[in-house]
Amino acid sequence: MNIGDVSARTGLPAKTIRYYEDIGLVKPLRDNNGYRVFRSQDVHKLNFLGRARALGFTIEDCRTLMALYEDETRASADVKKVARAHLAQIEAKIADLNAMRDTLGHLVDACAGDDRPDCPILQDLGGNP
Amino acid sequence: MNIGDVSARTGLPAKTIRYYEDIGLVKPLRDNNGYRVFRSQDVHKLNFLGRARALGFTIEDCRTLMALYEDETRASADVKKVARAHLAQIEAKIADLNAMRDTLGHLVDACAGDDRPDCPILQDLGGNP
DNA sequence: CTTGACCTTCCCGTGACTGGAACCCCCATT
DNA sequence: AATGGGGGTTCCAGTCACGGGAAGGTCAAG
Repeated sequence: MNIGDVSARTGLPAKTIRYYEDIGLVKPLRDNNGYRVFRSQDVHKLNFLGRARALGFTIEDCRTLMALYEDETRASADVKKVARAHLAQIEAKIADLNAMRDTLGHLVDACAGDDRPDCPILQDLGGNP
Repeated sequence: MNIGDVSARTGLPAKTIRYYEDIGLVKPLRDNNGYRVFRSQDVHKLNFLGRARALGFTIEDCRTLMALYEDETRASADVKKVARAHLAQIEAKIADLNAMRDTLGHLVDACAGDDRPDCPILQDLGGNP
């Protein structure tokens, strides 16, 4: 299978697939003409990577998770550890964003949004309590 | 005032302040020895930028907001527009992250986290429904 | 034989900084 | 006068996970 087909099948852009090869996440074969040739196991890996990335795992996490996936003797504790660390990061980010949303939401609500210059948003940014 | 003092006063790293000068957000004077000299209005601007960045505004948004801040004839509608667009982005990101958290949370809960290899997290990433 | 859709590599750009090297400046102490 | 330390300066490279685009090779159809 060529990269275009794999892209269609996995939903990953061809650029991304090439990048994943570059950094050693997937190792397709090569045809005589230099084209990449993907086996079904490569497609499977790429789907795995796509799902892991969609859950927000970093590339390095993906590498770790792939290694665990392929290690039949893994301990699920190792997987869970990676996932829980990532979950904690997600939750931290959600908390940050919620704080921003609250502050910004109040400011937006307080702003008249008309053609006059008075603006609580700018007042807040300018340091007015 | 030198950059170290400004850094202490604004909480922004000196590197960041230099970067902000680089991209034209702030224009400190220069002493004979080449040192940057910050006036109180520069410090004020930097505080403004720090607060805007803390609310997650992009640098380009900050540039826009600063311009509005300094424009006495602004319409608050223009400020509100920028803020609302950013708020929408924040909310979209929160929604994404909440979805990730929910999925990942369930998977983590379902994972035994022991020394056996069976792992619902990897099963899900591997494409098992 | 040509067209057009693929494929290849390579290099640059993204956003908002951060780290580090190499060097200058000023003040205080020995 | 030399030295040491704590400022400051510039510039270059790296981050993360790609995306855009150029320049060129390959393949199947008309």
